[in-house]
Amino acid sequence: MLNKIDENIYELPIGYKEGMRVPGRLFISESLLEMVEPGTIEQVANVATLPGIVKYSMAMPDAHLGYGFPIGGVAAFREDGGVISPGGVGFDINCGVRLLRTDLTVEEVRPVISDLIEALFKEIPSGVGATSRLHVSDSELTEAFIAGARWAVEEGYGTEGDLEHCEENGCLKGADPSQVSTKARKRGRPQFGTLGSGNHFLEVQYVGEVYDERIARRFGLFKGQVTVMIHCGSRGAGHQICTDHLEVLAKAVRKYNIDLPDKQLACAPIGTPEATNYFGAMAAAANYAWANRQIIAHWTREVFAKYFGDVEMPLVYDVAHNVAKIEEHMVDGRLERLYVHRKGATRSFGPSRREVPQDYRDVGQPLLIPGSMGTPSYVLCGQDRALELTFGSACHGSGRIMSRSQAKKTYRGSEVKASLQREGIKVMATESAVLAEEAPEVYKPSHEVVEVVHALGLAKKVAKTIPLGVSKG
DNA sequence: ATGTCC
Repeated sequence: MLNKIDENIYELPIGYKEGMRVPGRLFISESLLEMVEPGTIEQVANVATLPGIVKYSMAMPDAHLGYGFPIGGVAAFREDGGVISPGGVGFDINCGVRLLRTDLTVEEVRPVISDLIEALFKEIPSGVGATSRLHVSDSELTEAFIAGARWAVEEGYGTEGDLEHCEENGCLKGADPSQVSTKARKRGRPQFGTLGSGNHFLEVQYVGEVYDERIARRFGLFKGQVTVMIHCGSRGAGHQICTDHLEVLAKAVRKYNIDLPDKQLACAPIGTPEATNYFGAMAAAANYAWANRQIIAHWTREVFAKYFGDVEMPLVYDVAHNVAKIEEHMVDGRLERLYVHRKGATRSFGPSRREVPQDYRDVGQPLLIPGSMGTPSYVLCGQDRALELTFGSACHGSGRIMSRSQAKKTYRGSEVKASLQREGIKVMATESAVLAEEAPEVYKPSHEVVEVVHALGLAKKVAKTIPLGVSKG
C-alpha cells in the first residue's frame, strides 16, 4: 500500500481509499515509519479526499494520530474550490515555540539553576486551568485578538525587535473577535499570560552543539550559551473557539453536501460564511497565543534580570506549529494563493521567501523543534527545497508514541523527576502526573525526526540545545 | 491540547 518512492519519502496511492483526490506523502524514515499507527496512515488518506486539496496530503516524520487530521500533517487547499477545516489546525490554535538567547554561559547559570527554575515556576503560572496575574478587560482582550504580539509589546511586554522575529510578526491578519464566543472569552481572559499543561513548558537550556557555524552566528547562537525555550498556545480560548466552530462546521458539511470519510474532518468551502467565520476566530486565537508567549517572555526576562542583572535576552524566533495560513506557492508552474494547514508542523521558509525576517534573509527562517522533557531540542534553518516538497514545511517535535493514559500506568511522576534530577536537570511541575505523561520514553527520539528533515533538505540542522531546568504544568 | 465528561 505504501510505496517507497525515494529515500525518506513514501507515497500512498490514490487507489488506496475511495474518494482520494490526491496521493498521500509521508516524509519519514523506515524506522520511524514502524512507530506510526495504522490509524495515522488512514488519516493521511482521509485528508486526501477533501475538496480542493493540492498536490498531496502530507505527513512529517513526527506524525501521529490526531483529531481528524494527523498531528504532523500538512495540507494545502486552493482558494477556488478548497475547504478550511479546524481539524487541520488542532484544538490548541497557534501552539508554538519561541527561543530567547542570552549572553550567559552554562557555567554561569548551572550553579543557580534550582533557584532560577523555582522563580520562573512562581512568576509564570502553569497547570490546567491556571490563572494569570495579568488582569485584562474585555476590550483589551479584543485588542489582543486583533493585534497579537504587538498588543503585548504596546502594553510594555517586550520590544519592537521581538515582533520582527515572530512568524507573521506575531499577528495573523483577518482576526474577527465577533466570532469568538462569550464562553471562549470567559475561559481565555483569566488565562492570558499562563503556560498551560501537558507538553507545554518553559525550559532553561544551553547550546550543546553547533552544526552550522555561519547560520548559528546569524541567529546569535554559540556553543555553551544559555537559551530559554517557551512552548505554549492559546489555552482555553483556542480550545473553546475550536469546539464552537466545529459544531457550526459539522452543519456546514451537510449544507454544502461534502462527503467525508470521518466526521472529525468537518470543514466548509472557502468563501462561505462558515469558513470565513472560523478563519476569523482561528486568527483571533492565533493572535492570543502570540501575545501569550510575548507576555511570558517578558516575565522570563524580568526573572533573569533579578539573578543576572541587566542581561540582554533577544528573541531568536517564534514559530506557530498549529495554524492555517494564506500563502502563495507554485503549483504546476503557476503562483497560487493556498490555505496551508499545518497541524503539528512548522513552516520552513528558505532565503527565497520574503516572509523571512530581513536579518535572517540570506540563510532562511529559524525552526524551533522542542525535544521531550529532559531531552535535547533543535534549532534548524528553513530551506527552499521545502517549497518544492512540502509547501515550505517540516516537523514540529518528537511526536508521541504512547498515550497519556498508558504513560500514567507505566511511569511514576516522582521517579521521572528523580531520574532527571540525577542527570542534573531541575524539574518543577504543578502536578506529578504530568511528569509521567511527559516521560522522555513516551516520545519518538527527536534526533531521528530531525535527521530525516535534514536529510530531505526540508530544513538544515543549526544547533542542539540541552536542558538545564524546566518549569511545567 | 483542554475548567482531561454539562
